[in-house]
Amino acid sequence: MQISKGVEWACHAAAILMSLPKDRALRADSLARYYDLPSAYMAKQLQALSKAGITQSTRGARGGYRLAKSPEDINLWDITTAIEGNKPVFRCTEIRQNGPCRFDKNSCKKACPIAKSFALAEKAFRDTLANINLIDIAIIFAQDTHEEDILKGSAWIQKEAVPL
Amino acid sequence: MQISKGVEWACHAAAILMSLPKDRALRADSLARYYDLPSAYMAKQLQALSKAGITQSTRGARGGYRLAKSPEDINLWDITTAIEGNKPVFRCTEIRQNGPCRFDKNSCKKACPIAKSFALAEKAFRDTLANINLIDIAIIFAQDTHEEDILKGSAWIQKEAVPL
DNA sequence: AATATTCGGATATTTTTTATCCGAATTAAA
DNA sequence: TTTAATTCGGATAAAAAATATCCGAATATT
Repeated sequence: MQISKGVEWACHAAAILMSLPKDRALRADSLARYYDLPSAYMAKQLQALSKAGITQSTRGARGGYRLAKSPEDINLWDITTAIEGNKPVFRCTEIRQNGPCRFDKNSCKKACPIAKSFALAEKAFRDTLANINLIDIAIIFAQDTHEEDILKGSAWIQKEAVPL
Repeated sequence: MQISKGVEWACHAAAILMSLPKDRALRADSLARYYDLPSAYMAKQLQALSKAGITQSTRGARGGYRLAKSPEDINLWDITTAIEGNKPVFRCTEIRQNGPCRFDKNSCKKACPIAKSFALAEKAFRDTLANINLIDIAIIFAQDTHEEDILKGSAWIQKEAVPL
């Protein structure tokens, strides 16, 4: 039961894009180099973000990525599902309907209590992530990070940023 | 991000063991046949439950499994970790420490805000499951299931049960 | 001694995750 | 109009994890 690395990368990429001026974009390659990540695979995650409407991409020369909406409207659950899809974590295979004591169809109208319980847990997980947006991340980040590190980061982003 | 099938099977197996009289056990093979599941793989899950102290096994002729503690002291998180271990779902690979803007060690003393957020979500997930025990499952099951199906199930279990 | 059963490790198969590559589409600039 | 730069989408490959089976050792009963 592991979340794919792509989700971690996508969250960081979205966080990086926050400190990008409104009229600029960052190439997929720049975003990969920022944390020294495999560029081809990072590119795939960014494409998924665009498909989900989280980033907005410009193709061609001087193309790149930027956030498609304001950071407070992008939460961590959005990013997670953009990368992972949103299949349920617990897959109920309805084994109740097999074996010598299998239920008749009428008894299976209600969801299995075990599946129900996991669905509840998943909702708690989902709601927690849905309540944390990029601004929240930025605030914690600003509190926890030395100012020199913050400045170094945004300077690098400025340098790499592509004017539209 | 999927929970393995073994967790589903283990939860059902534990639920089945609830309706077993105190002085009886059920063989791994019986538990597998109850829902028509691959017997060798089900056996693995049961071994994991024993290792975690959820079931108690007796080896040898007339051996089998039964619950090691009372059902209200066995919750769904116990069963989940017995099968899956409890590695965190979100693996923070500390990519902050790589690339041209990598943090110096001092800035990394605090956990990454993204990792923190996922840890919070995982806690919500965990706490939900930890609050649901086998008795809760039995109650919902009893409410949702036709009495004839319940009786059919416990009769089969009686028949298969091994006297200690 | 014979039989029945769990335990633990080894191994095989399938699925998912991780990663790369390339051609097509698109855009800006020369 | 051509060239260069870039994202997009699909194909493919490699690595890791989940799923599944098997077998010998340990253990208990008859």
